Amino acid sequence: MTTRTDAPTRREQILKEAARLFAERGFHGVGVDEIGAAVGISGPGLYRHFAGKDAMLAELLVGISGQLLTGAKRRLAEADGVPAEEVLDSLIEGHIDFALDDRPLITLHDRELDRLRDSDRKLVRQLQRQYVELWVSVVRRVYPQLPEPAARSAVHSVFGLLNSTPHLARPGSLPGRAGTAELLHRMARGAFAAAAQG
Amino acid sequence: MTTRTDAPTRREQILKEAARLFAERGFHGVGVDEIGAAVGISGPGLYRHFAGKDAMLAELLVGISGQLLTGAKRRLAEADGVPAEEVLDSLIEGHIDFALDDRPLITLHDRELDRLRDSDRKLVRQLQRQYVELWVSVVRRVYPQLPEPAARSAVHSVFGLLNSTPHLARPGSLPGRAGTAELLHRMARGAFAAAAQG
DNA sequence: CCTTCAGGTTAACGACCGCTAACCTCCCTG
DNA sequence: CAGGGAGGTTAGCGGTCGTTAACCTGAAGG
Repeated sequence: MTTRTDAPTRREQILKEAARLFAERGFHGVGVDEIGAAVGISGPGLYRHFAGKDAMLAELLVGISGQLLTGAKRRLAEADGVPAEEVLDSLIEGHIDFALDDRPLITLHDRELDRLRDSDRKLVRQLQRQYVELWVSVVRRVYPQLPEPAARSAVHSVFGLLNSTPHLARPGSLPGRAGTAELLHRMARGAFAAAAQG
Repeated sequence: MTTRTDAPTRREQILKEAARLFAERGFHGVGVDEIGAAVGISGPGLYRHFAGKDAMLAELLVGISGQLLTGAKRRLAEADGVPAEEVLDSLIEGHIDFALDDRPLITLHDRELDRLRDSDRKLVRQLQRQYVELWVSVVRRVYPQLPEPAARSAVHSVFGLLNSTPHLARPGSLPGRAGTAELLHRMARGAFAAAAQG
């Protein structure tokens, strides 16, 4: 875990605010002037950092997909010899951390994909597919009796479950972050177990 | 169950196509000319049927929320004396039917709410809240040991799971509609059961 | 047969929005 | 201390979009 201590660059500021605004009001619902205002500069100043509004969305979505996939691959690589159940737990934990810490990104992730240029969209979809297949392979090691199509559907559904965090009560939710994470984790495992009990 | 046999009115045609287009490309991503073209008339002709583009979205979202809530209330009313487990199964089944049969509406449901006028948004949120609370009450009858905040979170998460259908493989998905419905149902029950096992 | 009206049409307006052009101002560096 | 690039600014262009205006037409009704 490499923790950043230096101040965020202007580019990163912009990306963060753009993600928040896109998640709140949709890609087409946000103007470049608003994004600029959110970081203290005005509209066209953004073009010193990005080729255009589309480029910001592309970088966000590619970044999300890549980050998820990279994290999952790392978890899988670190888990040499550990039981499949624990690997699945690790994947779930990683996804929950991401969903809880970067809610706007999670929202964007399955909402604005169609606004991308063809090449970017293909890239993002490829990364997403790899991520899904990685989960599928682990799920099938835990539940060998689960047929592959069902396993894939189950993985998508569990993503839906874990990605529901933006709908959960905002900060100050009664269970608190740790409690929410644990609840989601239990539910995900329960959902997979039930899926396998055909 | 009242089944429609007469032809859909022009208004209904428009709403259906608008829902599809909004779900595909987002509210701001669709022009009125496209909606008109989808029903064989051109742009401004829509204004004979709706006050504006906003009105179409409002009618769609209010309709969805109302339909979900009405269906759930009916199921609850019909279930006098039956065990709580079966009532929960009935709620799950109803939600799955809706998610599988009206994917565009499910997509809109939690994606474009913020584009509504204040009054409409309040109405939709109120209907949604009633729907959630209805589920929470049933879930707590099945799992009395589950604290209310956790039950509410669990319900939201299960909605996320059930509403994942748009991400599932398009028509011709291997399990088929019946199999998908059954898989989702099992997973939802498994998720609730796991949530209660604190 | 005349009227009315529901349900279309096209033209056009005004607002907004993404983006570019042109310009300015520090700050770093040789 | 010259100068140049990084990172801003404002003005404005061109296109798109929601909406309105004005007009047309076919069918129903007295």
